[in-house]
Amino acid sequence: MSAHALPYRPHNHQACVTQALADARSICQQQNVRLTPTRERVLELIWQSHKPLGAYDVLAKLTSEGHNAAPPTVYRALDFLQQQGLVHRIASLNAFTGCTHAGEHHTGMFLICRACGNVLELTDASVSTAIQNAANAEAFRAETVTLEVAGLCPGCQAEKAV
Amino acid sequence: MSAHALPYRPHNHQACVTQALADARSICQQQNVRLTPTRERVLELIWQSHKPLGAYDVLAKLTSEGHNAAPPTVYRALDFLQQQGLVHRIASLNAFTGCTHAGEHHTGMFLICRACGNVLELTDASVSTAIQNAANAEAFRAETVTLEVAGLCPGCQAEKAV
DNA sequence: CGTGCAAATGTTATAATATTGCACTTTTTG
DNA sequence: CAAAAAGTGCAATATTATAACATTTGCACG
Ligand SMILES: [Zn+2]
Ligand SMILES: [Zn+2]
Ligand SMILES: [Zn+2]
Ligand SMILES: [Zn+2]
Repeated sequence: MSAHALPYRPHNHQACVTQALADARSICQQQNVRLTPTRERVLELIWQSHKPLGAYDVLAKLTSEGHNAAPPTVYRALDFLQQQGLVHRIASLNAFTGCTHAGEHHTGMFLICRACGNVLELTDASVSTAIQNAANAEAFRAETVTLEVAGLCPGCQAEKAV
Repeated sequence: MSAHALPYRPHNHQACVTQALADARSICQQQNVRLTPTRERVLELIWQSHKPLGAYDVLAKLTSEGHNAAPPTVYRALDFLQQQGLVHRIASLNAFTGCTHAGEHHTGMFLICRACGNVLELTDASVSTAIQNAANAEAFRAETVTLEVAGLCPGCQAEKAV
């Protein structure tokens, strides 16, 4: 059901967006929450961007298409989308990105290219396990994990080599 | 040489601070960089707090003790301290905490209690390895890792149970 | 149907976090 | 000492996020 983005490969991105929106509608229906036009449009804008979008980037796009929006409009939509697991906030960028594992219970790990800005979301069991073990060893009850790795994606490594 | 804080146990914290400052002076001397009075005072303020301190918290303390400080004063000191590996920025809190492994080459993992606000910095080889492996599997060259785990520390779990 | 509640949105203002640019001072270096 | 580099003071501004309250919309219920 989920649209798993192919890492770093060119692809028909509009298909990703369409799939993500369809998934979102389905998830919201199941959860009996309302994916209102504003919320859906915000989700679409975030998905359309290949790079994480700041709240004010979203706001600017909404404004430019005639939507009478203010910061709370955007932040409320983003809060909703996060709660439904449809987008993630990247703390190290103050930006938001569409979840590529929506509907699956997961903790995301993000590979953020510092050159091109692209972000790849992963789920890796051995990482999750290691983190849980480390927390347990300190008797710490882990609830939410923020794991963001900055570096160079394959494409940008190649460019540097040239 | 480093002052490794005892996790979540009461301790003579002034000793931690003194040790951390001594370590910092030594590290800066080795690196041939200048731990100026402002920088040293900012580091001390951060260490004196048990919880991560926001830049404007630091600024307020400096101001209250007569230092003629503005935001750039603090951010510059913090940038310096981060570069020297003496403090870490906690992205999910927009706050700063003293590094308990200063001088050691390490990637920190932070256990952040959402109840009491305390932060414990860990280094865990199996976590680092798992993250590196996951990044390598995507041909991603990892450079900096942000790993912040929010949850409940042992003490606050106990309180909840009461 | 209405009527009434809860959820969602609009609107204004403001808070919190962070950076830019430029002048000035201190430290280092030759 | 003089020049260069590093650090600081200072004012303004940029960026990110929230508070507070009025208004509208969707929906359950009678
Ligand atoms: Zn996800
Ligand atoms: Zn890249
Ligand atoms: Zn550290
Ligand atoms: Zn606690």
